[in-house]
Amino acid sequence: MDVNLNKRPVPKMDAISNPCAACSVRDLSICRVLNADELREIASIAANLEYAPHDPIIDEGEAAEFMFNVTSGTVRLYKLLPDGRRQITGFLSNGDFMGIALNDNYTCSAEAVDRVTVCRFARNKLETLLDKFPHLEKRMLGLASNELIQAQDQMMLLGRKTAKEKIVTFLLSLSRRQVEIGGVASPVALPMSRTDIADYLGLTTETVSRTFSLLKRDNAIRIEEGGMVSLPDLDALQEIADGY
Amino acid sequence: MDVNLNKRPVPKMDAISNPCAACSVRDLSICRVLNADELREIASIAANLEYAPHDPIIDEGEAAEFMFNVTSGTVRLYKLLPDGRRQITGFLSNGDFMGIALNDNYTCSAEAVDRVTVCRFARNKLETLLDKFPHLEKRMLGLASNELIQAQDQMMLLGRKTAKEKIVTFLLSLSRRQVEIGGVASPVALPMSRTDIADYLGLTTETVSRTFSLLKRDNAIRIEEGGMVSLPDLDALQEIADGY
DNA sequence: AATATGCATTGATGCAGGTCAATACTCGGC
DNA sequence: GCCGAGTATTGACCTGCATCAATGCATATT
Repeated sequence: MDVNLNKRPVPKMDAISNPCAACSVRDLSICRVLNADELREIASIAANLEYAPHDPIIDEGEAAEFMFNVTSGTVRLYKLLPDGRRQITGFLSNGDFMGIALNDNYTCSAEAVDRVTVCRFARNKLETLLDKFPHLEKRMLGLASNELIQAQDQMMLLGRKTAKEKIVTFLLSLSRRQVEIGGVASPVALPMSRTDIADYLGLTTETVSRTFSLLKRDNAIRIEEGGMVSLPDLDALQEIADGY
Repeated sequence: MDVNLNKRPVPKMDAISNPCAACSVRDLSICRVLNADELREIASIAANLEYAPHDPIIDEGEAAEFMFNVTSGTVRLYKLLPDGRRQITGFLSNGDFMGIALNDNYTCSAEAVDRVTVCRFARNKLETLLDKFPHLEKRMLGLASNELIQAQDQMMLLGRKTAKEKIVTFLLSLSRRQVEIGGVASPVALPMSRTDIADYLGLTTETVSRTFSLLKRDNAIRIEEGGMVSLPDLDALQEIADGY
């Protein structure tokens, strides 16, 4: 028990009786559309879990028993070929929902990139809630639609963009995501390794590294301390990303 | 008026009072989950349209006013870069729904590959029906989930597979699709051009052509008349597709 | 039959990005 | 401050696919 308890601000009653109402990523997540009563109900089926860097979260092929909301940290979703080639299909962070794209089994594996916290739901219980709250199902469909749009963009990137265009597109998408979750457009944090970036963009670590060096040399990006990357001219970068 | 009307078989009452009930792709489409009354209702907001080969169906960026069910033929969905590079994000056929992945505007263009017929819905009217029929919304979410799974596979293909693996994966997916819509696994029809295939797989026409020739030489595929491609050993092809 | 038009195939050559290998960071542990 | 392990960078070289350029082969037109 924390001896300093009485020095901290008293939590609102809400945070005890209705933990989801106090959730810091609620407005980013599927839960945005739920009212106080509904939040209490979803809280009753949610478990808060934590993963250390590199911990596996789900394995492709396993029975898809759970769905997740990422509440902090970064998760990588990926698929493997038998010989070990890896394609990362997405990075998830604050408020992202994991588990729309599944049938009976998971179709991707997921691992923690850094320290990750999630909100885990038994799938059958969450699906019961979806039936009960049509607006939650509608919200889910909206998320699925957004994910499909992103997937189409990623296909364009993988199939038709050059290494330079891929890296710049990636940095800009991180930047936009940071803004979405209430942060700044620049500098952007890069929690994932060069290998992760390579496997996301269909490149090798070496090419990722060389392309970063090239962009640094041209002053298109600047590496700050802590590995943050600052993007001095977003419009110029956007032109590169679009292949002009 | 057709003077031979009385020589033709008398249509069932259903086909007149409830055209959607007689739809040949109903069980493949979102409409599978609708009962007779609901089919009548969706019929009242549907328009049947036809497109000639190469006709544009929707343009990326336009206000997303309509959604579509493909009832026959093949549609290509694609995105362009400013310099003309094209990525085909999918081919749609019998029973496929077009319009899950959109926000206010279309995020992809669509064109008829061959002669195409569609069932067109005004988006706002279809969305009203979604609110009214929760099972239809659920069905839509299921379709979105399947599309996301396919998109992940396509990312693996584009980012990590070789030209040969890409072509074989593509042929197998066409084969599986043919089975899904009630046809045979082999031979498969290829309504789209080499250029379309190239832009779908992140290759050039020349590489597609060379790879077909290679597969022919190795007796992994055989070209039949009418451009059908027969796949004599599906298991062997699957191993190639998976990169063994 | 002769010609045109559009797509597919094949060949010769080039290069972006991959591969292999060495070196340089970075950061935690002591 | 020093060491070790993991990660990133850089260099030298190679290759799979792209590019550029003919040629072949249908179907349509006259």
